[in-house]
Amino acid sequence: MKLEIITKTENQDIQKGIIANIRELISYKNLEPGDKLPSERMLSEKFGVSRSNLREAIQKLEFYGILNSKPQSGTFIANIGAIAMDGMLEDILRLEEPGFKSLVETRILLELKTVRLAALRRTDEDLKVLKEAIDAYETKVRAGKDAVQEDLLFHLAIARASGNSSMNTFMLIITPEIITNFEKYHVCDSNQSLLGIQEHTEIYNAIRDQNPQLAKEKMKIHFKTLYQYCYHTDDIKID
Amino acid sequence: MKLEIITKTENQDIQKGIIANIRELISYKNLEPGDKLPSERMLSEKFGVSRSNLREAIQKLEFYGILNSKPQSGTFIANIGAIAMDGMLEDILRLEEPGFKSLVETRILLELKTVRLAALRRTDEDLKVLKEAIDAYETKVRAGKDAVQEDLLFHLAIARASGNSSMNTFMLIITPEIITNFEKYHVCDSNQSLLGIQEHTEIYNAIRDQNPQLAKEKMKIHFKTLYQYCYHTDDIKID
DNA sequence: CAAACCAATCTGGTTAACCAATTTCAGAAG
DNA sequence: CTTCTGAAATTGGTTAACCAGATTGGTTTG
Repeated sequence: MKLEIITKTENQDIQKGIIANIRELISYKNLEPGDKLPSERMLSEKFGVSRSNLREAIQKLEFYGILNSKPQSGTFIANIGAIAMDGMLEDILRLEEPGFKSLVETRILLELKTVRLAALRRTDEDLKVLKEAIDAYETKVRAGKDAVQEDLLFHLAIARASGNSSMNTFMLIITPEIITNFEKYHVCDSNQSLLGIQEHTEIYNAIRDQNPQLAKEKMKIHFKTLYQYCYHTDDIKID
Repeated sequence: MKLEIITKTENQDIQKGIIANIRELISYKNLEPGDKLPSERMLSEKFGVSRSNLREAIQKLEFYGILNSKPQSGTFIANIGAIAMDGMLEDILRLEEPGFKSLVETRILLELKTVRLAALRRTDEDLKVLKEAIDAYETKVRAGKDAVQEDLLFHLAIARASGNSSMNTFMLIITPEIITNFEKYHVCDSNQSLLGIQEHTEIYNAIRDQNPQLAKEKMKIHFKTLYQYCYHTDDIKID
């Protein structure tokens, strides 16, 4: 267990090292957008790492849109300019794993928007899925069972109905961590869950009636009680 | 060029196919959190795909927190419950590439929050970086040069100062696409850029003075002019 | 009978060999 | 001298072999 964690962070460290090396290389050689990076074999030898490690790092930078590799041709620098790229690389290198507080903060931010967009854009199909999610949640709660998952599914369904792929993706990214932390800290007891039924229904109704302002209001309320339970305080500003 | 694109989307398609297969397997075998998936070799044979393709798919699901693979042991189902997992898998399978509109929408959402948090939490170090970014932007614009990159760097610096890793990451993810699209559609002309100097400075001052409300207001103004130029309309609601 | 042990086996991860498409450039053709 | 050609070298991607650690099941031992 301990060992596994060590090797994983170790692995991340060498990946960051590789990215730092690539950054240096680009800066040193004054590589510009469209220029080709040296081949993977050459770089892996130069940096003293395995080709697969190097490939992973390149793929990460590809994910962030900084590099761009073409089969049988080479890895190229994306068309975003040297200055922006250097800034991004610095950020990527300094980024750390988000804590629970960051996650919740981001989740609230996203959901106050997705619920608004969902009210504006929801299709009848979206509405059907939302209803199913809400029913599954209610059934589970009334049976006295834990319904964290069903809760999250309802919220994910809202994200889907928002019609914004980016926000949907971001919600998906933070959801598992949220679930894990909620279960770890036993955030939702049964009273809270029962209250949740009503709140969910009100949110659903607002989306159904295509009333974005009301939907946002109801979501605020939903999060406020959650916050109160979670932190035993209500001094956290939501806006 | 054409071929490359085809193979890339093709590659994504088989990855989605694999994920769909995994989903079916989990459902069919009623696998629960903590259960072990069959070995990679077995699955690759069963699905009729190469092991490397399968590994990529697994890594993607690991990114979304659904799976969890331990070296020399196996790939395990994360602790998020069957129902939530199935819903997430469905979302992952249906997700499409975000369009420009989604990106801008999400960017505005994120930035109206990061600028507020930055005003609340910025350190002196953050302030220094922000000042440098703003100066670089001004220098470039006054020289009559394109300054899209410097613009974005200022905004990324705000995200960093917000102290929220999630939002910082998300900004990094959408930034390259934004840059590409801005340059493609020639969003920023020189008049716009000159106006941007003042707007940036006002945002900076609000952050420096730790006035979150004002910072948000100034950011709104910044985006409004951007929107007007971008879409030749001002009927888009920002809130 | 239960606990300790050990070797055979299975695991994800890593490395090296291979592939097909691309690029390059010497040299032939005009 | 320029242009075309085609074979060799180079490229990222893919496959197969290999590795070290974990698991497992039977055997031994107290």
